Amino acid sequence: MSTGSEGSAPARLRGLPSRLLSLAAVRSDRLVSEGLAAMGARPWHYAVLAALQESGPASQSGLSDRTGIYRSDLVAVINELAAGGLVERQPDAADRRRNVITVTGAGRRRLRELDERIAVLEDELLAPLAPPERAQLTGLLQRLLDHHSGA
Amino acid sequence: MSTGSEGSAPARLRGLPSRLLSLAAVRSDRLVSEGLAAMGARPWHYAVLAALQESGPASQSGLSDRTGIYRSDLVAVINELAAGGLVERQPDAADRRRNVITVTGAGRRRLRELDERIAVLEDELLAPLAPPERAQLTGLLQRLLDHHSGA
DNA sequence: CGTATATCAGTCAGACTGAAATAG
DNA sequence: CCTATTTCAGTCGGACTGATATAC
Repeated sequence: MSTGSEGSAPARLRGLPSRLLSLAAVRSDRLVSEGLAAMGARPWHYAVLAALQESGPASQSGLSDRTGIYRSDLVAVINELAAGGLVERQPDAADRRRNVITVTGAGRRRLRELDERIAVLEDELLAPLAPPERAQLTGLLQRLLDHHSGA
Repeated sequence: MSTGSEGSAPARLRGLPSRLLSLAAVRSDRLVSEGLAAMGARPWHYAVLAALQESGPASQSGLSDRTGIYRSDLVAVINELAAGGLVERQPDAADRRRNVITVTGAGRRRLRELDERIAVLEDELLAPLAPPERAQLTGLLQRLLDHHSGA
């Protein structure tokens, strides 16, 4: 773990939005990843548990759609969660190509813990910004995303 | 190239600043990388040429400091730029452990082209935002970075 | 001597591709 | 026969580590 603040970047790079975005995301990703790793979890775990909690049991391809995790990578994520007893993987009786993933009681408890941890981490991330500024930032980012994701 | 907009993420994830930041950065990085790749360049090329142009000839470790490129990865970047005749690598007479990297005339010309291309790409990135909003965004990102990089 | 520089080899996590096996 | 789902194997670029040769 080093990743040190460059010792004074070229002027051309200093204010570049794409660069600021990239650097901020690296910091942010690391903060969250490490914060969750300290509890033995990964960001994808949170995403999957949240999706299951909110929309109920789902196939892996359904989870892939809702979380953004690649179908192929989801296999390992579900394996990890299942190994911890947080979800269960059962063949779907109605369509035997599918697995139905369900969250367990332990998974729901875990999700609540992760909720709390995430809240703390997000607060730490946004620490230097006042509440209205935080809303501004997320609003602006959301608009960027909407623009670059839409049709 | 696929990376598709998730089809409705869980509510818990939807507004998460860390997630918005991460997703926006992915879009942004891709936009810039692909925009430069279309000219046969990579983001690191721009960073190195800019550093050389603005601060003059430098050792590789100096460049590493100013650009944030790892010492070990910089070797390949310089190789690429040298192969294109954009920079020259010469042993430093004063300290023979060092290489002095200098930008060539072609390198300066290339930098100007990249400057223009970058400007277009940044504009494309920020397209949905009005000028004052763009300033707001970069200001907020800068403050996040300052907070998480500083002491 | 200890330290800095450039280079190389290699790890590691993440995004992504392609092809299989199975089943609709 | 064509398509969808899961899984596996593997690629690819980026960040990062560790060791080495060389020179201060």
